[in-house]
Amino acid sequence: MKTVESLTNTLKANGMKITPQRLMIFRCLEGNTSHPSAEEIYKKVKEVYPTVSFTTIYKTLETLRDLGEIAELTLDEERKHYDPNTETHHHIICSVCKKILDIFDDFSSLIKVPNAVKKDYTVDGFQISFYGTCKECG
Amino acid sequence: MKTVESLTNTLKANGMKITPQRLMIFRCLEGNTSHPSAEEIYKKVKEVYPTVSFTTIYKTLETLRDLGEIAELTLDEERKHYDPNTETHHHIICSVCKKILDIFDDFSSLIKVPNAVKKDYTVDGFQISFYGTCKECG
DNA sequence: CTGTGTGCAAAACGTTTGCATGCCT
DNA sequence: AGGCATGCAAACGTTTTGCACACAG
Repeated sequence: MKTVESLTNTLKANGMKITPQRLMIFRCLEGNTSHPSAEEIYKKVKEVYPTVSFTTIYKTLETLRDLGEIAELTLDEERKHYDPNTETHHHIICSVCKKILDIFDDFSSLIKVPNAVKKDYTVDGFQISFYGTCKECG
Repeated sequence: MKTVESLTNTLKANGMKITPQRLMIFRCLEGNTSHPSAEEIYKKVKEVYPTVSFTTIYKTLETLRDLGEIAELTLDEERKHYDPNTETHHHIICSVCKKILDIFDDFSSLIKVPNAVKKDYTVDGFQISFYGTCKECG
């Protein structure tokens, strides 16, 4: 799990600085399974640092993503979502409210990469997107 | 397979009109397995109808998507891609050049929807996104 | 002190919309 | 003739960038 401490250490180890804004972003991410968007993180940080800018949020998320500390999810075509859990796992997104739920079942032994694909691509992994509607929306 | 003819018939059956621009879009889509973006279709149509607008491309793609004639793919976070094959299938996208390859293997018997998911969502299906790098980029 | 981070404003990007005109049926 | 389609320009929401200033190390 990505903790405030581990994120801090990783940034320091890469010659980057720890600012109050960044610490607050780390706190928003720690143990967060709600797959927040940049705006959701912005709002949270803004509660404590009212002058924080989107620039800072986006730059920090980009930094964390480039360091492999968070995953950038493309399940919602409207906006990107961020996930501090970078272990392989799967998701289901509600087609109405866009709520994303984690699925930790391991399907790796069941899914064989077809040979036709191996011929043209080097496959690093796969991700299953289930789709449907959550009980609140359905 | 979605042919120019079947697309034409579907639109007519829904009280919609067949214009030269639309016919050209249909021709771009027929048998197309390259998962074109709106811009790629725009460029193709523009070769023949230089005054065509993005509005027309987007509106027509939206119409076809709403009629279930094409699928809108979200695999590339930069832009949407369109697929005239609306049968269930899977994809691999090259993380460098974004080239998308179809995978027609049927994994449906292997993938069971976890009960924890069934509790909160009505699941309509799933889609596997393989990721990696194509031989040209790797 | 040095250089990385911040925040404002503006730009960029893909996409959507309002509206007057065009043209398919 | 009627109504859907077109195309221009402008708006949109998200994300990125240029730049001057601030501050962590």
